Amino acid sequence: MPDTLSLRFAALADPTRRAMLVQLSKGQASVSDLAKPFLKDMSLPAVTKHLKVLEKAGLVIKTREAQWRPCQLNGEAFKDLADWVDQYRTIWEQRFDRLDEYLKTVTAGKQSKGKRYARKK
Amino acid sequence: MPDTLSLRFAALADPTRRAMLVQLSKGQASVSDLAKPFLKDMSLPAVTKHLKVLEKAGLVIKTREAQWRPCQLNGEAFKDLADWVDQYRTIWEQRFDRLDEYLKTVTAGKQSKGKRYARKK
DNA sequence: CTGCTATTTAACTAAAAGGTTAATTAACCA
DNA sequence: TGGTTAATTAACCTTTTAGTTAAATAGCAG
Repeated sequence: MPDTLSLRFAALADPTRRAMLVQLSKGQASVSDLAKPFLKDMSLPAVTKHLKVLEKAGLVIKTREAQWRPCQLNGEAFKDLADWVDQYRTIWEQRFDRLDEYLKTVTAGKQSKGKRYARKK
Repeated sequence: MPDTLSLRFAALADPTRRAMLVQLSKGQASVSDLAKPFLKDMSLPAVTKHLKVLEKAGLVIKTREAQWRPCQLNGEAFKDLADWVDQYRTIWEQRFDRLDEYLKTVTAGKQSKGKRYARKK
């Protein structure tokens, strides 16, 4: 069984499922509410399956209300994702540092590229 | 061909690939550098394939340096991911609002649950 | 109980993902 | 030129994913 993060990213790697999340971000919805926009493109069981993927990934919480299954987003999961991506914050912020560095290099005149991969030992 | 966001999330949905990103977050690395920690578990072609997935997703940029292929993270891609997740910021922040609301409800005494799913017409 | 609405499960299929080994390309070095 | 290192491509296999249709379950409403 894959780890939670893998389940979560895999769940997000599908446009249909991401569209469902958008709809849920506007508020609770039942399975058939969620299915409505997709029934031109796919069957209801297909929607059920997508929802199960989202549920197993912990992105969506499905409850019971008579014969309906109201679904809602799980805030915790999105927080976790945000935290994961944030690990790479320095990476995208460094773009500007590198640009600074490059500009300095250009201003300071040409310098040799140098071999960055010398044979080890 | 899937959209960029789908490619990106799919690329992240694998622990091996995420581990490669961690290594790259510490700086540029060649394919064999990247492969080293995984060669107990899988072959070099498998690593090449993983890398290609990361590259097609735009998460990694592969350049040429003699017979080496130095790889580095693409800051832009991570920035895009952060922006996407940020769309859901209100969702995870609302957790606390809902808790507030719940506490108010409890303090104010019982109230009927009500039917949330009335039949539509 | 009967029937209607909501949703899921079962059984199946086609395509994509992730791995393998063997062969190939690319670039340097003596 | 021939050898060595770095990396990729080809051909193949197995498992997973995403969809299908048909049948089953669940809960309410007469």
